[in-house]
Amino acid sequence: MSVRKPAKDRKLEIVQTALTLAFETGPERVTTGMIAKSLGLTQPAIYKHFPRKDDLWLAIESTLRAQIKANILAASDPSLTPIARLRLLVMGHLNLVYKTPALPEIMVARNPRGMRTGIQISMTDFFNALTGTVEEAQDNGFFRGNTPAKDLAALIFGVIQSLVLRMLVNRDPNILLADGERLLDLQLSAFARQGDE
Amino acid sequence: MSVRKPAKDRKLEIVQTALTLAFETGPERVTTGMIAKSLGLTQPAIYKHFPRKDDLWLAIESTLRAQIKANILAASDPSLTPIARLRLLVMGHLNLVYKTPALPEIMVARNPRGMRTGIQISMTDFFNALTGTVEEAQDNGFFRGNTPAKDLAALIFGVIQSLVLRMLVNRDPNILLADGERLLDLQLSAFARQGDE
DNA sequence: CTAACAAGTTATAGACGTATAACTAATGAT
DNA sequence: ATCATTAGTTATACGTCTATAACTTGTTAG
Repeated sequence: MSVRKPAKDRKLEIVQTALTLAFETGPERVTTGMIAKSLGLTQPAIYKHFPRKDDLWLAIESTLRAQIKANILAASDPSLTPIARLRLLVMGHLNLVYKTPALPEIMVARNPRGMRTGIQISMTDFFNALTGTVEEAQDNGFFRGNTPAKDLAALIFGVIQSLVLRMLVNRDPNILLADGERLLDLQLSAFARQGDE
Repeated sequence: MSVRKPAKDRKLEIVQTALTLAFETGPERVTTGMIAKSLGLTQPAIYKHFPRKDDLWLAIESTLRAQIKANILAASDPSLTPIARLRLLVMGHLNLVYKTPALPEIMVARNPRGMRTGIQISMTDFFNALTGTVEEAQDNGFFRGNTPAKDLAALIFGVIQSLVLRMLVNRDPNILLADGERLLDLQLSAFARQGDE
């Protein structure tokens, strides 16, 4: 028998391992056997902590949703300028994906019965926060033109998605942070009032 | 027994059905049984046309790669302005995703052994074509500033990815065409030399 | 110290998916 | 008209994954 650990710790380990494997092989391919093996346990051991595999995915989901929510909250500090909050929102999310590169794939994954996952709801929340913050920035006269806030938000969101796809293709989360800030600044300055570069 | 068809037609049907199912339930979840059922056939019938399931995915892959390539080619017509070609490239790709909404998920999917699919290579080609066309547009003085072409291409690519994610979340390919042109114009005008709005 | 509980084990049932073998009937070439 | 080929069938083997049952041993409360 391997090292015995308290359920609380082990549950966290299982979630973490599942996330790591999800990035490596794709969320759908992660089996209870793989997780167990990574942890030096036998496959049924997982079921001591999550009675059904779906429960594990629910735990993962709520972990990720909490992090997305925390990022939105951190970027809603009213003492900051709208632009500073926009930056926090985007960079915070990129950091989240950097730490949990399986997130994008889990987001678009279907649960065992092919249904939409709750993470998609959190992403809608994120997008709404982005749109709201863009609106405030517009009210503060930061952006030129009178582009709909939703469209501007969509383009800023595109900065994230562009990087995420590149990350998924070359399997390297580092580009998220390396290029993220530069591209975000570029996108923001393109719409900034005074901004010529 | 159901209607008997020539292999050539049936193969196309199988590929098409697999693509439809891939969008509905996710590429990984598509089974030979599901495809057969959709076509009113029995499961082993699929194997008369594709000796292994992997062969079916290879066929799908080469179909999609051909379409991506065709779009790149269509947008390389030297008689057009760089900006017109940029538009063709982006809108052509959005049209492709509109017609085959399973494409984005297939693109980031792993094949049975967890390897990178050839579609990702085609997407790199697409990105390179985008970057090259942006460079030409810069040489023609269309864009202001001296932003690296790759960064500009990344932001334009973001327009696509932003829409694709929204499509994946609300399962509605219509937004690709409905919002695509507007967002692309917005993005291009934000970097256009004279452009204020 | 001991009993109850918790975290692990081995063994295995059952569902599902890929793939093959052996058979059957429609189609097309001679 | 005949016959080989081809597109389909039924039946089934095999592998993999989820899940459960029954047993074992480490941990902790009293």
